[in-house]
Amino acid sequence: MNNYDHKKIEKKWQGVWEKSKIYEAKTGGKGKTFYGLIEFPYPSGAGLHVGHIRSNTAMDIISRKRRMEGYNVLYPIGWDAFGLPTENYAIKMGIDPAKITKTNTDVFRKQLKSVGFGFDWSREIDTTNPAYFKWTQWIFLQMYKKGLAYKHRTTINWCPKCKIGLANEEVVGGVCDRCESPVEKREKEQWMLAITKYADRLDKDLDKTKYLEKIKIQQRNWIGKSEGSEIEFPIKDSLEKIKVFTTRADTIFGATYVVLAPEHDLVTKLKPQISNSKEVEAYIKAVKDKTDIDRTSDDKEKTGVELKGIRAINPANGEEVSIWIADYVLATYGTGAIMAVPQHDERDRDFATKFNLPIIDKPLVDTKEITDKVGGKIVTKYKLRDWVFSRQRYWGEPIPIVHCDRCGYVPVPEKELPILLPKVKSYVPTDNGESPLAIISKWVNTTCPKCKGKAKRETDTMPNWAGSSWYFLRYTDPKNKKEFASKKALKYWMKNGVDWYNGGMEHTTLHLLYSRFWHKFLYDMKLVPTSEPYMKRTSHGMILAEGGVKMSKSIGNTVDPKEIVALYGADTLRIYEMFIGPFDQSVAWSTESIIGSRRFLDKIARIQDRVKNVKSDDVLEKSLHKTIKKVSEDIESMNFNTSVSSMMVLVNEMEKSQNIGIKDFKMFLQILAPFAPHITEELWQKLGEKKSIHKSSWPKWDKKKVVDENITIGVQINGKVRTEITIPVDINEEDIKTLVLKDKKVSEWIGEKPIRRVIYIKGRIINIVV
RNA sequence: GCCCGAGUGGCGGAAUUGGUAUACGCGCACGACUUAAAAUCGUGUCUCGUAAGGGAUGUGGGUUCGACCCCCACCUCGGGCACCA
Repeated sequence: MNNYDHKKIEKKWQGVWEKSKIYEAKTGGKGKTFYGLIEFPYPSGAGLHVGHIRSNTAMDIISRKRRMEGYNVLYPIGWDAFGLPTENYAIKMGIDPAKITKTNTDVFRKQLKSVGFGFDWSREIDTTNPAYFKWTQWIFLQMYKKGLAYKHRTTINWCPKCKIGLANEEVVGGVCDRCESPVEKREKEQWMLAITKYADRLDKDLDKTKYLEKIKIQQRNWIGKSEGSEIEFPIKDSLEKIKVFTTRADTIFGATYVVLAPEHDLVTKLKPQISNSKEVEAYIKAVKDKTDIDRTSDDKEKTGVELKGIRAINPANGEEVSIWIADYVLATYGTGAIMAVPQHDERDRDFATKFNLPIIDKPLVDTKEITDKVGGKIVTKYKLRDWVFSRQRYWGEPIPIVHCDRCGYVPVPEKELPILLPKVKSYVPTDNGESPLAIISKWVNTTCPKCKGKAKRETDTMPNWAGSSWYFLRYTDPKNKKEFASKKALKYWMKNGVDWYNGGMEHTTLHLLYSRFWHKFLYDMKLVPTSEPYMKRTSHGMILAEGGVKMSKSIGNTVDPKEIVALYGADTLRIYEMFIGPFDQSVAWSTESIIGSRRFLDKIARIQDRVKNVKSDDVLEKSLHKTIKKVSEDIESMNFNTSVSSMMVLVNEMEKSQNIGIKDFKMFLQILAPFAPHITEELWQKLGEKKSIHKSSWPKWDKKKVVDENITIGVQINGKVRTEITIPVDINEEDIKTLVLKDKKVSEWIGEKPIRRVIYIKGRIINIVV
């Protein structure tokens, strides 16, 4: 079935490339640089997924093209290895997560190498390696020192069945991701990172980047910037005031009541004046106990209680309005209080209707003027909230903080980093929702770095987003022991940040935002050269199983890349995954169709035998230059599917050609090389080349050869194509008109009818209106 | 509900962004080579029609000499957010 021995060829060249280190990036030099980045994989036990290959091949193609264009290219790889599946597997099997990680990364490395990616393996990093996470901890300490890391009592998600605290990303639709029991709330002290302090810059600086528009939009929606007014509603017979936030100050004359979030501070303060405080307290407690499922349940019927005995005053007209608490007002957004305008707001209207509150229609006023008049001010608010940074888990970076009864929280001195994970017998979290580290008293008990008294280590660990928030910096200088990366290396590779970063849309609001935040912090510390980490960000679509459903182990519809590589070869797999469909869209896998990509490569290997030291047929030469142009442009816009198809067209043409010149065939091999690195290298060197094709120069298309002298265009009568005509490309409008009107078919169609108009679009179409 | 995408043959998809709709690939059918099979090559393959010709890009309307592409209304699917005032 196969014409060339892919097993032999691919193994051979992978060995040669590794020995000659052609993909290793040297820091320094005068030439231009290119830093291409893919999201480093999580080395799961399932092994490499065909989706990894799709995104890795795309950036591999871009990196290889850049190298051939004369750039010094950095295309690194590593492992985002802290994470829950590893920990859960460790719990189940009682194996050290570090051992599992080692096994898994070994498998991943081998698999990635078998596909022939041009990664610089000498820069491989692993977030679970102490030499790496030392710097993750170090960056955390710098944030702590600048007041960006703080401890805060907040509610966490608690799974009553697994008896563990869950991370937000482990809660899917209000239930535990592992056992599907409804998640409850528990209060706990948590480490937080003040990402909201950067909200404005995270929004604004998107303008500096070349991210795909949809990525910018999604980030902006998540940050949720909105301008509005803060206005105070005085409480009657009290010195207290209720500060509300509204984007519709212009509707203030329609405000007929005020609502506080149940958790609002004022509720406690005003307690002595509230006549129904028992009812109020019962409501607050009920809200607190509500699970996420209850709060977001389908009917979303509004609930709330009036604070009887107190009234607020609408500052716009001096009228008294009632005060309520209701859980449809969120404590964490705005001021935690709103003025309700049932006439203009659907939620307020629902509430007002249910509790018989007045709904009045008043004329609108100017927002700015009224805000001024009532003594309010225009403010900007964000939906973004601070980042809950602690996890009650074993398999993460220990947070380098010590708690001392006398000194409070004390950062671990930098020279004591890294704080290593102790060996434990069980990785199961404890009953009270604390990390398994909490029961290792030998590790927990320590001395306070400040007063040398007794102290305890922080037992929470960092989320898996920590290590990935700065890994791209480490690649520039992965073995540095003194700094997370030298300024020289950072400046050399990241003059504009990472030049091109491709990844999944699912990381747009978490990883992408988190790493931008860390980077901005490091920029403020003058430790990195740019305020934005990534210049360009693009995204790939998912590969679905046959039939368009998700690939999953439990359904048993996964595809193992290993088998495809064994059967058809890595080059075929790469070509197939690029040809499968538009890169940014989800596509369904089809094992049946792979053969087409293999046939394409077989054809090329066969054509090689017919290549001679002659001048190619003119038509073929033209097609070649058109294809060089098309492929060169398509790679830049990530239209890999059409570049493959245009090369297929060219190869089909070669088959029919009499003369295929060696020079032209080599140029074709060069543009195919990034897609199919093994077979092109084999054929290239068979043609007498001694240097690797991947170190050769990207071919240039000849401008004269991409235009035809004669072209065939359609001839329309009244907008319908009736025939076609072949004309010289530079024919003038008058000549083509007379030529067309002389045409037999055309005159038949026109008959006696008078010609009203003739429209000629150069090189495209001619339309005769009768 | 809001914000992004997408809807084209039996299937994956292409269309120079307003100019010959269905490139390329899979599949299927027939033929060549072969004792035979595989591989390979050739021909055909949106639809109705013997043909001339007509009809088709989710649906209905509009703009235009001309619409898969632009505008309006709607339907379906995928992704994100979701009581954010």
